[in-house]
Amino acid sequence: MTNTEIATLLRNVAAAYTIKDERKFRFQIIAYQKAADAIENSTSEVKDLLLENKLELLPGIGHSIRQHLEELIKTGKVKHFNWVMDGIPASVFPLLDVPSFGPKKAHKLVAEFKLKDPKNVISDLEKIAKQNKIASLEGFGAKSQEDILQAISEYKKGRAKTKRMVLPYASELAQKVLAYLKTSNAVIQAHPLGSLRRMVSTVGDIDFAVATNFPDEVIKHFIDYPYKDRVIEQGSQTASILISGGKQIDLMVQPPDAFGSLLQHFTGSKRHNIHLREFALKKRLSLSEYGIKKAKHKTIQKYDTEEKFYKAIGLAWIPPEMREDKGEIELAAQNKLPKLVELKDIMGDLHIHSNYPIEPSHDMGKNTMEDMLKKAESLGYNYLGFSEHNPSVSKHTSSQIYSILSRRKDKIEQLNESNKYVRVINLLELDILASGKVAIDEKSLSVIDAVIVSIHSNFSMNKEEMTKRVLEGLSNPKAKILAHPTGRLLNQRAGYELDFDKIFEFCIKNNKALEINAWPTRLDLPDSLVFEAIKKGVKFVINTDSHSTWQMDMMKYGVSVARRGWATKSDILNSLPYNEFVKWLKS
DNA sequence: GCCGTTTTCGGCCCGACTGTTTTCAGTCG
Repeated sequence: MTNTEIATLLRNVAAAYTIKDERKFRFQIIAYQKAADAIENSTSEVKDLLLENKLELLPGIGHSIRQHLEELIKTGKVKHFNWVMDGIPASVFPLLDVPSFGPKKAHKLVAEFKLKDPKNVISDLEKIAKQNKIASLEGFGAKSQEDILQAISEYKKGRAKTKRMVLPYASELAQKVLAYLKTSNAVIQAHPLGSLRRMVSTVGDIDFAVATNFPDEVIKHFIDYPYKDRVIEQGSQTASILISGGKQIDLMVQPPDAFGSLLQHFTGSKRHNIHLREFALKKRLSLSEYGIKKAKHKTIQKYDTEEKFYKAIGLAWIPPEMREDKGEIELAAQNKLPKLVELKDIMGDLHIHSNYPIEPSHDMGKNTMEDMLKKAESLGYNYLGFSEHNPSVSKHTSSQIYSILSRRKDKIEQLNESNKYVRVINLLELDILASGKVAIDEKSLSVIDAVIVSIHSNFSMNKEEMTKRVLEGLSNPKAKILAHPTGRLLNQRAGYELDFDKIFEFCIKNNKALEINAWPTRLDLPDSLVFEAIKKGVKFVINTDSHSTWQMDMMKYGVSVARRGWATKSDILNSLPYNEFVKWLKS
């Protein structure tokens, strides 16, 4: 069973508890949801964690749930879960994926109309709604029947599972909406928040906070957005619209003197906020988007900035990328937050594909080396590493490869003589073949300063084989960086499986670095693994993998991954000055 | 059911919005 499947199962147990007796099982419900979150966010498979006796290290997994999961892995079922779910038709659970359907509503409809087929329950319910049978039900009415049809129709179009947006796409969309929002005079300040502000690798909804003294006017302006499909809801503080493509935009407003608490609230994450509020409660403080209430006092203290809001709880301001409830609140309380790496710390980009005729087996760059260098200069870099793919092995003899790379070496030396500002480094992106061998021989490698190794073929090997393959490739003395370590492509394919404990250990021992590939559909190594690696002391290089000059601007997305992994400047090797970087490269 | 720099027992975030109600239940973030 995959982690996703286990998380779904735990959420279904929580739903079953909710149906049985929400009040009585209130805390079990929260516990199971929290456990589901933990497993979904885990970088290791439950099966492996059980074997290593580490499952209870996940936050929210204690003795009971660990035992249940052990039973699940061993026997494929859990007696206790069956007991909780006893009497609840299986057809309740698929309905939970439909927007606006929770456990109570799903169960009531399934029970009332005896919907027994989990596979067709959604279409069956749609038919019943169309036959006008729901409106007369107690607790329902004509409007809710209509809403159910709307929700099912949008679900079928894919709203619920619409692919999350990659960051630049979400960013661009947010900028369009932001520009529109600002056309209202009532808007004093407006910011995109939520997962976009935290720079999560993919974004679902887009959230906005607006500071205004005229909330009604701002809400009205927002729901009049010309590209909206429909208004989901609209109140005095918040509103939500759906725009074409099934994307949801949420808005919250506050007066300027309470804008700080709104920024904090709407940036999230949900888990960070819950933990923050629990932390504050111990100090007899109650937090909300309105501000802070002291125990026994009815008045709310307002905060116009986030810094003041966090300070009032006794905390240092926490960078949005860290707000994922991974221990940042405790560190902020001790004023021990790490100073995260910043874009301006980056001194060079080492994964650059020019159009130099290297005759590779994979894609070439579109611009000349000179163009790429000019771009590097404009970005203020001190060095740039060319790392085109190795010459195709099937189309060349090894002596042909040697002469191609020798000519390229001469070219790079010329560039270094003619270019004053940016030092050029002679690298290569080198395939690790299925056997673990690298694609070109030692003689050809002798004309290269160092190589970035990566996997571009035979993705379907199992975890053990793939780990062995990568470690063997990385063992080559010239290999210093492992590029896009998981091979994932967001919204397209999962990465191959690797034993990252082993990879991390190997890198530390042998002075190798992992890449954070900044290309927005890669963002690879993923932030959760960067977090684990940084804790252990693995070093990183942040690269754009650019095939055109404009792509070199994507560096900021790689930096955001590093920041989400709590990397400081000293964890990132390409923040080093040229001499020190090259010293590492050749070590 | 989980958890601990006030606790191994006694807590567990906080509020908005909608539809169906006549004070609230359900869902969402």
